[in-house]
Amino acid sequence: MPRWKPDAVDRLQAAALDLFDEQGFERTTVAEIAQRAELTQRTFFNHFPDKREVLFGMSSQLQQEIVSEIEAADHDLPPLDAVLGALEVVADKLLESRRDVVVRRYAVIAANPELQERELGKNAVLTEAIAAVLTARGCDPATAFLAAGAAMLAQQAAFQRWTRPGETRTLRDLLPDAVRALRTTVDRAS
Amino acid sequence: MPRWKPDAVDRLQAAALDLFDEQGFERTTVAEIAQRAELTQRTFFNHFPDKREVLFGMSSQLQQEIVSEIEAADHDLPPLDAVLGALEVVADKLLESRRDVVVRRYAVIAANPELQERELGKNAVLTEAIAAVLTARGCDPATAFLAAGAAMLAQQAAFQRWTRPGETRTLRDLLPDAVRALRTTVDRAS
DNA sequence: TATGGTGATTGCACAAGCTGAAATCACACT
DNA sequence: AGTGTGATTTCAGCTTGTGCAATCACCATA
Repeated sequence: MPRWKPDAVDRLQAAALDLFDEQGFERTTVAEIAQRAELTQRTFFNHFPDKREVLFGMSSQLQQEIVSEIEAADHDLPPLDAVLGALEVVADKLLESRRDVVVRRYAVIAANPELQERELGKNAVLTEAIAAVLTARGCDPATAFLAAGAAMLAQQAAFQRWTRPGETRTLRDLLPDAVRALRTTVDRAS
Repeated sequence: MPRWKPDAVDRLQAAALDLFDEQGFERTTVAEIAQRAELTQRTFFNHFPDKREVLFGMSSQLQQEIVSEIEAADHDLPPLDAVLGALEVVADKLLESRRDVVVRRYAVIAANPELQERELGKNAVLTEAIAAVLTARGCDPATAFLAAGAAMLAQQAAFQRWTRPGETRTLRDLLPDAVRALRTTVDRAS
């Protein structure tokens, strides 16, 4: 008999998502999450630096994949295309298959300002990471930041569509449409 | 003799900015801020819903001005131009004159992840507000979101330049350059 | 001048988030 | 058998944030 039940982190993440979904983020205490996972509050904080972070276990992996994908891309591609290609691959590889969990998680985040701020923070870090890779590829920093930001903006627009109930297209297919719409909007100005 | 010294909010904001600047956000307690402003911790929380918010007194006014400016803009302007025009006016009216304070505040925010998240949250709320005004002007919601996001992206790029030491141009003048760079980046993709 | 309402401030008690330090003890390795 | 590792736990404590009741100068009105 093992000393402890395995997969403590997974149990905490699952318990947290369930509880946030059932009763909301604010009405759920860390002690409650730990209890449902058959652990203590202190153990929760051994695995996650704060209460919000339990919902963002995926984002580090996501960022790694995207960065790798950009690094592997053809060096002649314009920066925005390199980023968009990476986002498409990752959408297929990591998001599309787990659509229900992703949507459920997104609903929880959308219901709470604190979680939205954390999500924005993760997106900002990802944007900076993307810009850094582009800069390493020879892009000048200002252009790299704009390309990364534009790609993330299109991604956000596509994601919003993708999470709408009744939407049947894949995230990967929605992204190019969002990019076209962005280009149209930007070109129509000035 | 008045019962209390006047301008409690101003004193709290000033004390907070000074302390955050001197010793960092995390190392500063709310009790400390209140003490320097000759008030109590409880009074701090009467004026600000949380510790971070003391740095963001300006953002509500900023948002109001931008929204008003867009509402007042010519209805025939493309959405992005309407937003950019508003950002330029507000840059001149509210930011350029207080450049030193703005830069100091920005340095404090840049030094702390919690504050960055709050800043991102404020920007997101502003983006949504802009998109809402554009939608009210007849724009479809998806386009409104992209126009608002693109304008904020350019604004961010221009702001980063503006806060660089040695930069002499005004924020208003830097914005069109950022927009041109964004357009170039977006157009270069396929 | 008297009177009573207003409202910013305060003290107190308490929930919840988060942390450092020390103790526990199955498991693996020797 | 003996020892070290490391995930977990307990505990004590600090900080953030909130609800509630009390204070008391100021002000409008009689």
